[in-house]
Amino acid sequence: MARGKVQLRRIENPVHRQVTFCKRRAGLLKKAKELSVLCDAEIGLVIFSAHGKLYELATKGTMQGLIEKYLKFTRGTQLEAVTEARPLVLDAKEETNVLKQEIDTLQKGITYLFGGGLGTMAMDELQVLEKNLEIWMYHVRSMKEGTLKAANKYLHDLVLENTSVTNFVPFATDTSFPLIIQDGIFQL
Amino acid sequence: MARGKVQLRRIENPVHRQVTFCKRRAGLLKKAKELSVLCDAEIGLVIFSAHGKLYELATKGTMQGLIEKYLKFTRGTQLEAVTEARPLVLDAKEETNVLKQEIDTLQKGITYLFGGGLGTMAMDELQVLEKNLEIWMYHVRSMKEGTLKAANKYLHDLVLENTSVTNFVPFATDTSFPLIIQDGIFQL
DNA sequence: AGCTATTTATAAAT
DNA sequence: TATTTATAAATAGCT
Repeated sequence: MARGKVQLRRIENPVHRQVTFCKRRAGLLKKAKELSVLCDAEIGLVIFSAHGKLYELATKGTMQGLIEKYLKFTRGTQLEAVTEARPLVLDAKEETNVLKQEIDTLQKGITYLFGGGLGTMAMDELQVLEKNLEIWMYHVRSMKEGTLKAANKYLHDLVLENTSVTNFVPFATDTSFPLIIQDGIFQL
Repeated sequence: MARGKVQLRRIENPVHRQVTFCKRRAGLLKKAKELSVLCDAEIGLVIFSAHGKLYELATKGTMQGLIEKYLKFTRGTQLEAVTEARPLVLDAKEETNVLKQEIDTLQKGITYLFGGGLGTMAMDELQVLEKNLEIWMYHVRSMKEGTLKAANKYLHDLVLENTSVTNFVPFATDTSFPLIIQDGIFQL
């Protein structure tokens, strides 16, 4: 970048290496912050120096939170050796992570729907939305009327049979209630 | 860095923001790799786009491995009053606990609707749920009629006030908008 | 730690 | 979306 083209290989001179590490580390952290701010991205950056010293950056929330999000996001996609090796998270924790993700999606949906900045929804989208709301309301009213007690008991038993974490993912199942707005919907 | 000085704030134009995100993301990943090679550092970089898409880099080993290393490194270094018997994974921060509490209400409603009255949803909770649905439907219909642009702005502001995850409690308040739509619906 | 000369990165335009 | 270009930034080698 200056007074000499960089060679993409380990800098042998320890002094040079240390100096470059300091400078470029600062630059990298700065770039990460900028990207996060400019483009509204959530970024986590972890740097272990050759001697094991830790430098880190989490642009939103905490690194712990970001790690949780990452693990949740990648679970099932990657080899789950690590995940399985440990006692995993508690059910409640797992549920929380799932819900966190869902809430995230929900918020995007809301922002999309009511954020004037993103333009207007197409009429067909509104139609679908309205229909879903009607379905929801129907079921809620049904519950209020206590007309689904029998069905509920049946389902209740089903649920008890499938209470393990891996199975308890109502959002991922193909059920009859409108619960999730897919990411794609909010793509610009 | 060209033809215009950069302003350190979110790029409002969605197109510009997307383009910048792609370019800078590539640049950031490149810089991270270079730093790792030049200075023999171990680097982990996680980027979640505004739409939740994940981009990642782990310069040595896997991200999982790096996460483990990070958690080991930071354990005990941070104020973790709760050194519970949860190996490695995610301490329960207060923020998470608060979130969980609030989301539990949501989960309760969803679980009830899906699984059939595992817990019990009190009548007053159903009332709140129904009222929220009515609010949603009202606004959706308003949007269809195109008569409430002003209302949308008002709602937008409301949403902004509830943008933080911890504050968003659709089923626990009257001012939020409980909307989650299931996958398949949009595929009909 | 500062200081340039250069190399890179990249915003805007195409 | 990819390429080009004019500029802003980053930074390698010095001090």
